[in-house]
Amino acid sequence: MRIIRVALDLPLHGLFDYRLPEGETLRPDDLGLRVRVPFGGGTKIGVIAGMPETSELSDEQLRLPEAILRDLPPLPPEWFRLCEFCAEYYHAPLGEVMLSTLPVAFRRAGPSKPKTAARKRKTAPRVLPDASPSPGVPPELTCEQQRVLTEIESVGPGFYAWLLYGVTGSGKTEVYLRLIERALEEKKQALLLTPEINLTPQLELRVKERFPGTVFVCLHSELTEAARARNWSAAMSGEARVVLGTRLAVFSPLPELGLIIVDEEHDASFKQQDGIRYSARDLAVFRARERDIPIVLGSATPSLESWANATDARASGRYTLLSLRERAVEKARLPAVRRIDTRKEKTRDGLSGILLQAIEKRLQSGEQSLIFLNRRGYAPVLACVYCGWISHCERCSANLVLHLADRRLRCHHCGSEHSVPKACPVCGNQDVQPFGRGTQRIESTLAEHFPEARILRIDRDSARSRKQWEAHVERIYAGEADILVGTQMLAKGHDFPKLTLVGVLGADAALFSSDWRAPERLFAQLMQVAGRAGRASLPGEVLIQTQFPDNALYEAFVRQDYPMFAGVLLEERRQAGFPPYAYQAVLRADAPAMADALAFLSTARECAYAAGGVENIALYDPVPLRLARRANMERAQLLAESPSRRSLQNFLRAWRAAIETIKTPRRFHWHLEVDPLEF
DNA sequence: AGCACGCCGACT
DNA sequence: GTCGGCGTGCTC
Repeated sequence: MRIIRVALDLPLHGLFDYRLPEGETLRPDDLGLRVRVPFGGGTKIGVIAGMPETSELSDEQLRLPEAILRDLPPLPPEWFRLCEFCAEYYHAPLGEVMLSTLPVAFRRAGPSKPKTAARKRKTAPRVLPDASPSPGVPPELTCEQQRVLTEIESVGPGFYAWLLYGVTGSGKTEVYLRLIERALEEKKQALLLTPEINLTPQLELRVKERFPGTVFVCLHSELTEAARARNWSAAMSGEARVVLGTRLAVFSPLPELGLIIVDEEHDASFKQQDGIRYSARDLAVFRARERDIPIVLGSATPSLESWANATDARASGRYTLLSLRERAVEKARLPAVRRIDTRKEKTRDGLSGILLQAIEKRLQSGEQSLIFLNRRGYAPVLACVYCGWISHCERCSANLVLHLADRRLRCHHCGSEHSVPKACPVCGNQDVQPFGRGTQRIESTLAEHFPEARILRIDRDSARSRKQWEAHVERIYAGEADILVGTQMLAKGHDFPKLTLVGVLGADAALFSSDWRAPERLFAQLMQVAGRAGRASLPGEVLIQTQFPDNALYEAFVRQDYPMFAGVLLEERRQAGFPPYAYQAVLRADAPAMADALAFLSTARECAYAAGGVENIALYDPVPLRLARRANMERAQLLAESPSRRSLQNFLRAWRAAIETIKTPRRFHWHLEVDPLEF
């Protein structure tokens, strides 16, 4: 063992060989240790990914590592396989995958600090104090929950993928907890993935209460680096028995992993949108298969990919469907959903009389209302009535959004800001007016209508930090707000017992979006907000303002019938040859000039045909992105599609190699994204 | 990605 | 006369 092959954090697809000094050897199980190596002019941290007998380079060409780091035990083979799969499937360099999934404390090139390791012992994952004086008593299971658990337990040990379809409030979490309990009894570790950090505190609390004395840790990007390194180490050592985390947690090494749960599996935030564009949900399924353990994907509105895997005969039962169709927590029924036809019911300032009356009724009875509008700011655009000037971002192909709260025009894509002009900057006319409505505007309209009501607006502007968000949530719980106005931030996770009315505004936009996944997302969002209404003993009501009440999406929503909706969409997708009946990848390019981006994509398209292997592959024309210009970079993309995942993968491998030979101008970037969610 | 080397334009 | 632009090529 004289040569080590090292994975380094570089955008290069090779590994780098180093030579051990005379007399020094490593054992085979030192594979996975980290090393500090000289590289180019500086030094880098890498992972020993191999110990080949020989190198293609001569001894003189091989440099010596500066140090073999042993502050962390070797990364386990299972973690290697996951990283390798990720690198292969998403066509990312292995070293980049490996290093980017380590907590930064372990990828820094500085001298290793044994002190940190020592301190780590002391402050090591706290056994969280019991939140309640009595250890959590598990609630009684409903028949449905019992049936689901029995079914899961009826299959032997080993890989099994379940899709747990459960309407909001049907008690999916309780099923998770029972499964975790079972895993813990079997001395296994459990991994629970959740889409948003905002949701983890709730889940965290429930796990904490349920398993007092069990070491469990969280892993998400809001942790301090020290905490993340600590928790990650605890997972790796097997000390932590339950790991709860966002997508990055799928990479945590877990030697005794026995169960993976992906909550809200449809959620787009499982897909990383920058850097290595992986889907944590899909990697989790791979990992479960590799480890030969069960995985449960849970959702009230599963992704169509998962739904097809569980229900489409062609998928031949890749997943097994489990359903929870009744609300468990209370005897409460599903909320009544009504459509308000705004072609007949005229709205004033965006609010119909029916909705206002419904709010009034809640004010009278001391209940809460939630107005859901997925658009923050006061108005999406400011325009001159006289000359037609509109507030447009000069760095992006997008409009500047009017924020009246702090009197700013703000671009939601690049963050640039301007003060609000008193007159039109082009023609000087005083008549510049806001067009459209955002949460701020609805908030002030409601304040005019209900001067006595306590209105709370919750969006990314009013809940910038975790602290602010929690303060808002607290106020709602304490009944210190009568009307909530919010974006999708409010749609997820929290149950407010006094909330009995949900009003939905501006949903129609998603019906005619150029993004063909928009309806699917809208439906999930609607189901989620609807779930906020009437969870306790009070019946809930959902009012949705629309100009297209007959649209099939609303039809299905009124019935709260996800299976029907999914069935319709899947059939459409099948006929159109769209995912999940086709596999896609996009090549994206960004450059200061659109012409360069498009020219690059055209060249890439040509060299795909030259490279061969394009049978079974459809290559579309290069096109500018919908948001073509962002932060002064022009963006375009080329879609590659195939009915076969394998064909697509084979093609991408050859294609990527060919693309890498294309020379690009400066300030030019490109990347491949496999299974893209957005276009 | 960084960082070297290398060859042509306006400046103390 | 040099500082500095960014094109090209390499990194075990």
